[in-house]
Amino acid sequence: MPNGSYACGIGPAFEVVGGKWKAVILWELREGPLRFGEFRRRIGGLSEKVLIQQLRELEADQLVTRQVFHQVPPRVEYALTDWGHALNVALGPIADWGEAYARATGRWGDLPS
Amino acid sequence: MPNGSYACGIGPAFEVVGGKWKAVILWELREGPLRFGEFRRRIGGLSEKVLIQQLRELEADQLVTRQVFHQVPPRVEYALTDWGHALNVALGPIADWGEAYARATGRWGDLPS
DNA sequence: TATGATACTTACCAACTGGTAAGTGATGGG
DNA sequence: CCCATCACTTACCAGTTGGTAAGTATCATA
Repeated sequence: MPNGSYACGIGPAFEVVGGKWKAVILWELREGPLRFGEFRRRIGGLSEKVLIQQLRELEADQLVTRQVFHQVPPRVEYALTDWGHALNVALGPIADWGEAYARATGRWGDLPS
Repeated sequence: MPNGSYACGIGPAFEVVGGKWKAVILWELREGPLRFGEFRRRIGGLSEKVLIQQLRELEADQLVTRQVFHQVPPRVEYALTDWGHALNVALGPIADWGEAYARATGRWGDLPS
């Protein structure tokens, strides 16, 4: 999604969390920091390459932070910034809508109750 | 964005309004129906081809309706369905966040005050 | 007869996105 | 000495998305 100017906040917002996975990744962080491997286990169908790409972009957009613990095996934690947290709050209604819509249309398999 | 199953409502929601323009298009409908040409005038940088594609997909996903008035020159109005309206309500906080974020980062030119 | 308005429609193409599969480096444990 | 763990990293590729530019159909109006 190329940069441009927008008439409302929808454009910028979707520029930073648009795409297939970014909002899902962000959403997983709502209860605390996660490690790289934890994302992998929680989000099915998301490859390592794409995950790290999206995490790097979220970091560049200041929605998440990346903290390295110099251990072996390595430990890296990703957490929400204030912007990321605020965006997650704003994503709440979207998640609710999406869940209701998915159930009503039955188009995406069963969601966990 | 391929179909799959999701662990939360974020996935389905972004599957129907993800992409560069759909949320913007939907958002423009919040104050009432619009004609094809009105979208074009309101949303800069959006080509006719892409606009009609997105409108058709939004229609298929039951977020907007398309009403044809058989006149010459033709008149076609697009309006929100109930699902579309509910999604727009849920997009409100995202628009607010996006506006604040865009202003704070100054990355997308000036938004109208 | 020519023009303009409206809402598309088509052909073509470049860029971006997402995906698979395999490899890297450090080190502790068997 | 070999393997496992963890967090990447790289090469390669296919499919999707978005974009440009031109064309279509109808009929009122000049």
